[in-house]
Amino acid sequence: MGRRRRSGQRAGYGVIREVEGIPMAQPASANSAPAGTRLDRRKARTRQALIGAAIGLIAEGRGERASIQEITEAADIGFGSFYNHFDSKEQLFRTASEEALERWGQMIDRACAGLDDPAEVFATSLRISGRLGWTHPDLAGFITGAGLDLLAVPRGLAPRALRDIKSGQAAGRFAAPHPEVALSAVAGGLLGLLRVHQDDPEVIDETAVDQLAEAILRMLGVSTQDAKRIATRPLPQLEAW
Amino acid sequence: MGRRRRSGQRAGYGVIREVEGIPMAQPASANSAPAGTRLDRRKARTRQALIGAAIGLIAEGRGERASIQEITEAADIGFGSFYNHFDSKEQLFRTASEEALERWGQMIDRACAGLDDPAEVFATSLRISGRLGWTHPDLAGFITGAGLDLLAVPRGLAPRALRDIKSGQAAGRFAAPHPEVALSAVAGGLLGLLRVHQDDPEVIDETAVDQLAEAILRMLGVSTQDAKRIATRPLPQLEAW
DNA sequence: ATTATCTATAGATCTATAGATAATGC
DNA sequence: ATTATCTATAGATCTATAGATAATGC
Repeated sequence: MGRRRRSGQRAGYGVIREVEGIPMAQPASANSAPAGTRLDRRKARTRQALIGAAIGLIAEGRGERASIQEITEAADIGFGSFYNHFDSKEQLFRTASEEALERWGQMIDRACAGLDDPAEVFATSLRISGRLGWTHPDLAGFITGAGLDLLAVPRGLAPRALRDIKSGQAAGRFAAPHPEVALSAVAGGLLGLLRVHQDDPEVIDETAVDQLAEAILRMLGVSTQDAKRIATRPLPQLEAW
Repeated sequence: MGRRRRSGQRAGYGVIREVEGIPMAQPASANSAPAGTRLDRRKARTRQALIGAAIGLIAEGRGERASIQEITEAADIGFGSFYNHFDSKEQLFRTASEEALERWGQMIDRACAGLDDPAEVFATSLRISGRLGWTHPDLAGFITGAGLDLLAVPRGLAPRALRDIKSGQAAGRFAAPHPEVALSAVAGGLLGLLRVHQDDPEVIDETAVDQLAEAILRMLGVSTQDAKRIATRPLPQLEAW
C-alpha cells in the first residue's frame, strides 16, 4: 500500500497520507477518496459536491438565501439527493463552514508548529490568513461571504485565535481588552483586508497584511517595537492545500 | 413659530428644532409628526411602523429572512400596505438601516461638536456608541443584528468613522493601516463589545468600553500614553433621543 | 439484494396585485 | 373626490417526500 495507486484515483492529485511512516492528520474534507466501499466513496463525492456548492454560494454572497434547488444545481446532483445528506440548508451551511475553516485551521496549526511565543503564533496565523486572497482565493471568498458569522463557528479560525489571545494574556504577552471583544476586532480587520483585496486588488499588497498584523498586536498591548519585529519575521512555508 | 406647538404634536415628545435661532438638522426618522396634511401624517406613521418592525426583526437576528407578512404583522398594518411604501424587503431594510444609523450619527455629531482633535472625535464617537447597550438597547440590538453589513450602509456610523480615520491620518495623528481595513477592525471591535454585553451583561462594564477605545487608538498608531489619556476623558452629555 | 441517486409532485409558503373599505380633503 | 389601508387571491416559488431508476455488493 502507500505507493500503489488505487484504480479510480487519478495521478497528480494524490494527498500525502504519511511521511516517514508517521500518519498525518487527515482532514475530514480532504478531496481524496475516503476508505470504505465504492458506494461509500460515491456517497462522499455527492456530499462534497454539496459542501463545495454551499461554499461557492456563500462566497457569492447568496449564502442562506439560495434555494435547495439552486444548491443541488450548483453541485450538479439531483434535487432529492440533498436529503440523503442533510436535513436542511442550515445544517449544510453549518457543516460546510466548519469543514472549510477547520481544514484551514489545521493547516495553520502545522505551519505554526515550531513557534512557542503566543504573540508570534497569533501574528503568524493572522499573516498567513491575511494572504488568503492571493494563496487561496476560493477560501478567501468564502470567508468574506461569511462575515462575522465566522465567530460563531465552533471550529476553524475563531477558536484558535481566541485560544492564542487568552494564552497570550496568561503569559503576560498581551494586555488586551476583553478577549472576545478583541477577537471580534481581529476578525473585523481580517475581513476588511480580504474584502479590500477582493474589490480592489491593486491597492493592497502583502505589506498591508503585515501592517495590519502589526497594528493588531499594538491593539493587544504589544509594544511598538515588538509589534514591528514580530510582524516582519519570515513566514513559515505552507504545505500543499 | 418655534415655540408654538402644533396641534397633533404631543407634549413631552417634542424634538429640538432650533437652538438660538440656528436650525438643527432634522433626521428624516424623527418620531415627531411631520409637516403636511393629516393624510401625510397617517402615511408617515405607517411607514415608520414598517421601519420600526424591520429594525426589530434585524435585532432579533431574523433580518432579511422574515417574510413580508411577518413584517406587516409586526408593524400591525395590513399586508398590502407594504407596497404603498416599499417595492421590496431589501428596499425596506436598506431604508431602515440608513435612517436608524444616520439619526445616531447626527446625535454623535452634535455630541462631538466641541472637539477638534480627530483622534478625540473618533474615540469619543466610539466610546459613546460602545455604551449603546446601556443607553439605547434597541439600537444596540439592531447594530449587532446587522453585523458588518453596517459598513455597507452609506450613511450613519461607517462614513463618519472613515472620515475621522482619514482626517486623523492627514493630521499626522494616526499612523494606521489601510483606512478601510482599520475601519473594519473598529467595527468588529464595536460589534464584539455590543454582543458580549448583550449575551452576558455582567462581564462588561463601561470601563471595558474605554479599554476598547484605548486599544483601538493604539492600533491606529496613537502612543500608549496618549491613547490612555484620550480614552479616559470625560464624555460630553448626550441630548435626548 | 441493497443502497444511493434521480424525477415528479403534493402541499406549504410567499410575493405581488386587484378590488373593497375606510379615512381625509375640499 | 381623493388617497391610504385593508382583505382576498392568483401565480410563483420552495420544501419535503414518494416512487422509479441506476449503481454497487456479495
